[in-house]
Amino acid sequence: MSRTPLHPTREQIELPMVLDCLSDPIRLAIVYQLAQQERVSSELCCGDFYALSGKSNLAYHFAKLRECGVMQTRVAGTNRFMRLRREDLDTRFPGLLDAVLSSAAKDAERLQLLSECDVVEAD
Amino acid sequence: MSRTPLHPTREQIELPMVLDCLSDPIRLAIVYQLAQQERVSSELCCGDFYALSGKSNLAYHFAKLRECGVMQTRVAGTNRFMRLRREDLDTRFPGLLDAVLSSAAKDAERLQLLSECDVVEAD
DNA sequence: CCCTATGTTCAACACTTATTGAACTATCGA
DNA sequence: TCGATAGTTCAATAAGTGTTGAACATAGGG
Repeated sequence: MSRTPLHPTREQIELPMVLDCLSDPIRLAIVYQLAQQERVSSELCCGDFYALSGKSNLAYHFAKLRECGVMQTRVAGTNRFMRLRREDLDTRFPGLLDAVLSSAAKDAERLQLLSECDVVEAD
Repeated sequence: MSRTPLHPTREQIELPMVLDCLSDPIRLAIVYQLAQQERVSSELCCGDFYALSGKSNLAYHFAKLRECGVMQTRVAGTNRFMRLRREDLDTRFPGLLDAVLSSAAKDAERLQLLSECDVVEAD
């Protein structure tokens, strides 16, 4: 447990690793859900993803997403709050994340992404 | 050998499979090289990629790129001419290919992509 | 017709990956 | 302090991946 997990610096983020991260259906769903949460500027914690898989499997995917620089984890008490590293990704790979997210949105059903109905809409 | 290999239809192209394809450094280099060739509207054949890996390994990656709908192979005599399925990809996943290609171009050295010096520039 | 060039297919291998459940750690609240 | 909650870590497993070399298929040129 303990201290804040390791994250790569912006410059250390590699394109193939990011693409590989996003190519897994569960991780793509996690990223998609984080992206929707971005709009209401709050973070999500592990438990918000139980619909996708079991705890330990999620921890495995979270670790991968962190190591590849796709998301960031902030430890707060017994929770881990996660958010996309959008600014870093957009700087490093302009347009990539948005293209992936909008492509995923188009295929939301086929990809079995949780739709926006469980996300609180802002205004 | 024989008849034209199978390719998925446009609608059968899946986002995770495409991302997975592009996440392998050799396949990314192949796609990058095909994209540069696009500009001079000619095709490339297997032998043009020997710098990346051996024959049989390339055939493996070509098969994957074909199965995932990223590129198309046209049989002509003893050669196989290949090109990106840009129109299909752009329709299915708008902006994705370009974002990947320009991100790759930014990191060309790090990714060990062959630079444009071996590609004929069209003015 | 034979020889060569082009590219695929196959079997084998070492390696990585995703998934599971059980054990563990740490924090919070009663 | 005790118990519940949140999440990680570990070991085991099953399946997939990339790489290699050898064998194969096909077409073209002498």
